[in-house]
Amino acid sequence: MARPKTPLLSKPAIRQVALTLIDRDGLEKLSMRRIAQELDVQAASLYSHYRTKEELLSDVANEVMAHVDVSEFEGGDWRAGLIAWARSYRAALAEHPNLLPVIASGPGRREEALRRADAVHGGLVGAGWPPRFATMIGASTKYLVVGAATNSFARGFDDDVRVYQDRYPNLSQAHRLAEVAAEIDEDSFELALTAFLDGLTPVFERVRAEAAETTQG
Amino acid sequence: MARPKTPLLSKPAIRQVALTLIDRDGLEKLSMRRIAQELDVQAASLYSHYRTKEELLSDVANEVMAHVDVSEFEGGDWRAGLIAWARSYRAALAEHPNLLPVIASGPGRREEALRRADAVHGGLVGAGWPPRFATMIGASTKYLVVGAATNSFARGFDDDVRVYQDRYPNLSQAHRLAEVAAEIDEDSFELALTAFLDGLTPVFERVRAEAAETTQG
DNA sequence: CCCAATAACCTAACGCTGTTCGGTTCTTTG
DNA sequence: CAAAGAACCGAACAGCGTTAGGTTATTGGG
Repeated sequence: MARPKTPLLSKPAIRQVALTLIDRDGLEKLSMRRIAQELDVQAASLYSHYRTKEELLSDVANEVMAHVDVSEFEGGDWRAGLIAWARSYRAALAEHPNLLPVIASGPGRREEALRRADAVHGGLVGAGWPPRFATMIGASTKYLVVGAATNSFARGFDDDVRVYQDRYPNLSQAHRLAEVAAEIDEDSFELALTAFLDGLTPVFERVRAEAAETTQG
Repeated sequence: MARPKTPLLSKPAIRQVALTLIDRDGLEKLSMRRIAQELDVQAASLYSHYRTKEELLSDVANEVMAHVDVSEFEGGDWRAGLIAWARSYRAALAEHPNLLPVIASGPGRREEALRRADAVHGGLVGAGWPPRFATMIGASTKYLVVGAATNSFARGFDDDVRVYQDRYPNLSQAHRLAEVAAEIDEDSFELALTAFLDGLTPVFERVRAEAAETTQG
């Protein structure tokens, strides 16, 4: 076969198959040849649409990250903004856990990632945080989300059985382990996020007071 | 050559070369053939000592993690224990940033990882936290450390230039960017850790009060 | 309207990877 | 002193990402 009458491939189609295979079989099993096979095509043909595998994965990651919500900052409530951002961020990672290494290893399409970072930063500054605190708080929140996702989704559940023993000392049915683990991960994340934000509140008042003092003095 | 009079290889020697190459050239460039070459040996010979590359990497990761300090919990001060643990954990990751994906993707040798997890958990319980809170706090702290390491070390510095602009608006020398980024990462991590622990303090008091009430009522 | 350029597929191959096989020689054990 | 096993070797396997060069269908310009 040479050039077909109607194209067999397209960037979105390739992305979709790639993501499906990643979700189903894991990132390690993904290869250009397997993607091609799924599309009834030869591996080399994919390179008419994506220059490298890395570029493809980066695009896939970016597509997943598009669901992250930074709109809540618009209300001026930095706490609500951070919570909505962190939860939607975590949810996006949870939906495609096998993709996590790709997402964690750098922003895919620079533009949109930076646009989101700007929204977070701008929201925090708009709510009254000094710019350098906005930077640190944005980074810190990301730490929590990515760290939580890494520990929760990136490895098998049956690893840390003993860690769950204290909470469910009589847990014997192995088939319930996954949901228990998920519940603990969820609770841990929420505890961490809440404690972090609670710890931030007095800092906010202090820096605001300092800023006011500097302005009038 | 067949079997040499004195062995050319040993597990520690292989580990050491592997770690050196990872530090120098990155995880992606590491191959069994390259390790072998560095040891003046054929790749197949490595398999007399390590059954798979994965097993080798797991061992290397475990060796690095051995420097993490959980001894500070012994004093009964959960805050001091967590801080020492988190900082030494982060320092271990910072010393071998290229190894991070290996460490993040699951405990290497199960035994020692679990021993450390137990020390943290036991320290928290010993200081007065209910077991299920100990589990969540241990997990949360790990989130922070791993998340911070992932964002800080796992990618190039020149990525997020714009994020640093607010802090150093006149920063023009590109060669200073690395140290500036490192400083911001450090500060963000410390802010996150402090805020998290501060937010935890009232929780501790509340939980303790509830426990006392339950005991006497 | 046709011709050139380009796009989208193909087959074949390159150099790399982790790993296995079977062979050889040295050391250790009984 | 023989048998067992350990530690190396060379060669090979299947699979990987990617490239080169070929073929055909579509498209844009004179």
